[in-house]
Amino acid sequence: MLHKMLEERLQQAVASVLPGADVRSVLVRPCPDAKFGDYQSNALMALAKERKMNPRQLAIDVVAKLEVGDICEKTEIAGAGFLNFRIKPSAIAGVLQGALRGEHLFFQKTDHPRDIIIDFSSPNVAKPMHVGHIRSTILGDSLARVLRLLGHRVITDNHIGDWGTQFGMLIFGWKIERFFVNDPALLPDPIAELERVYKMVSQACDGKEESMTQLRQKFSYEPGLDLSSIQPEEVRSRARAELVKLQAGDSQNLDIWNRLQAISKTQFDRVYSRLGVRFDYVLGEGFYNPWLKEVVAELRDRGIAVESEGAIVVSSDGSVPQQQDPFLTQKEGKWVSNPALVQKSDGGFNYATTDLATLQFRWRGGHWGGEPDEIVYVTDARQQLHFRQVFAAFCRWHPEAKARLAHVWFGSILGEDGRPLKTRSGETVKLEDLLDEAEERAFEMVTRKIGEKEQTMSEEQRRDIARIVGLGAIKYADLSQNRQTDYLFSWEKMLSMQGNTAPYLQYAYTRVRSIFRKGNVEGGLGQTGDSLSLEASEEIALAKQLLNFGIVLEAVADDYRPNFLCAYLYDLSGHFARFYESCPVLKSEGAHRVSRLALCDLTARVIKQGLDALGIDTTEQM
RNA sequence: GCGCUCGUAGCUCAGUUGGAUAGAGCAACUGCCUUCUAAGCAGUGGGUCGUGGGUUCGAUUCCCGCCGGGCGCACCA
Repeated sequence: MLHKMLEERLQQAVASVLPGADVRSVLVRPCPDAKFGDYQSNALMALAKERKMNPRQLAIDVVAKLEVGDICEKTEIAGAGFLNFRIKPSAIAGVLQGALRGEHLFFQKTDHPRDIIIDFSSPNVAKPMHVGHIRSTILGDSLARVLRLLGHRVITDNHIGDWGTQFGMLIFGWKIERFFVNDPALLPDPIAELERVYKMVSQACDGKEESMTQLRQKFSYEPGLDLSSIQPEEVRSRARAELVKLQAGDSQNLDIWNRLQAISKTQFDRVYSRLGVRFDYVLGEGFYNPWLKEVVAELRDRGIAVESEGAIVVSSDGSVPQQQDPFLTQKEGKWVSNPALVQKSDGGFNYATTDLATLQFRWRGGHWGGEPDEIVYVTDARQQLHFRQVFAAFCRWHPEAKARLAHVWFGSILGEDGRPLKTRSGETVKLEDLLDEAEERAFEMVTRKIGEKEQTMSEEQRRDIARIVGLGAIKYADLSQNRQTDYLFSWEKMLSMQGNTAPYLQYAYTRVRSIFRKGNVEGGLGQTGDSLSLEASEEIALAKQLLNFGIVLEAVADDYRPNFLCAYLYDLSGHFARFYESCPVLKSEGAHRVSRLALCDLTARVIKQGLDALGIDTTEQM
């Protein structure tokens, strides 16, 4: 908040010293080390460099024009031309009082709200959600929350995998299993049953003997189909035939397809409800099916897509340097085409086609009637080339599109062995099992800690805390790391009370709340009108940290990196812990007590708001 | 082969337009509970930021070469 004012005034001062300079690059940032001051700007050095000026002289000239006496002490010029600002305690108290009056919580809503579509999670129908979906889901949800908090209009859209070749196999499997609506075989765990059937058919397609044997004992659902002697090749063609029928609108296959959707929706709803994730739209790949033919036709008409080896492909138009061209690759020293397929040689479409149709739908305002300012895709790193190709093809197709297209990618989740996370038996880890285990481990920990403190708490209460702590731990472990690095999954680390973890932050929150409970002083703080007295270094450091909440939220929004917010909240909690050690709250009196209660209140509010922006709950007691 | 990406303390990771003496947690060691939750705090030790060049007043950050890991590269999504 204060840094914005400093920044504006500094920009004015620079503009008057260097008319015509682009002052947007003149930024004010928190100091890396408190000994230099509270905020700094190193932009003058860059400006001086561009103009071959003496940076210190420029700094002296700018400071002479700078009027910030109401906010900070004398501006210092250090080193090669750093400007260091030290905020006056009175200015800090002023901002804190604004927050106590409910005018703000150390951030401002944006002056330029953007319409932003965020595409994330994207699980597959008829399959269990697994650990591979967690990063996209959690990251996307958090980004949506942060952007909304800053006043942007966000549409979340879950682009589920409800279409494609696997449905041919699923429908074939459904038929030979003679499933019907509310089939008992599907009741206890329908997703697991569908997964079994899918595996059986897909492995039979690959010629696996065991699966072939199983399959040969199933029901031949139509004349001319003799399962007892069926060969892998026929399984493949049968599955393909079922897919073609589905795509042609066959009513029985559509019926089965709808049934698969319904079964999956139950699972998705269950998982998202546990995670506290909400979507404005769930428009699966199938939704875009009616447009695919037209997409390819248009691309061909405009010469963007051409036939190659029986397929329809988009390849390079030579508009960018070869090295940067997503449609080129080098083989044996020569640049060769590396096209994106939009139609297979058998006439089927693939995911580039669907993504282009989806992009067009979103760009044309299918969700709310207007062109969005930004469309964000949250997927894993492996899809980088795909999205570069899709974005490039789209820009050629609709050059007039202004929406910013962003691929927010993230690394893999690895097990403790450094290999992609798997269960002991080598299976992918199911998301629901992961959440169960998090809650179970958190429950054991809560129970143990409560026991150590010789306190009592009902099981229901402990379960409730464990749910909040366990899910928070999983989410926070993911969000607190730079999304682009692969991340090593460790129960021990994420549930640890030490370090940058959810339980540490949640615990810090309960310590604040406990003061208010003990002191019975809830509410009414904002109305006292008393001036705040910030004297102890721990009080001042905590207050200054509160001031920077907004800077961090904006950084998260600009770079799509929730880990900045995690680092900030960890720092804040550390400042609070130090304050808590050395500044008794309830035992202090007068202005000290008022000020300290105010710091506690604001700290709690920022932690709660910050965790909420990460999709993490807090609890009053731990 | 080409492309993307990573390489920072023993381990797991941060590192905000290039900026000041590269940070945190774990692990090791030392203190602090008649005091608002010690699930905490304070402190000590630990680094050729893979490597070699270049640009710069200044490089973990930008550029180039090399070494090592991960991933991707035509009909799966």
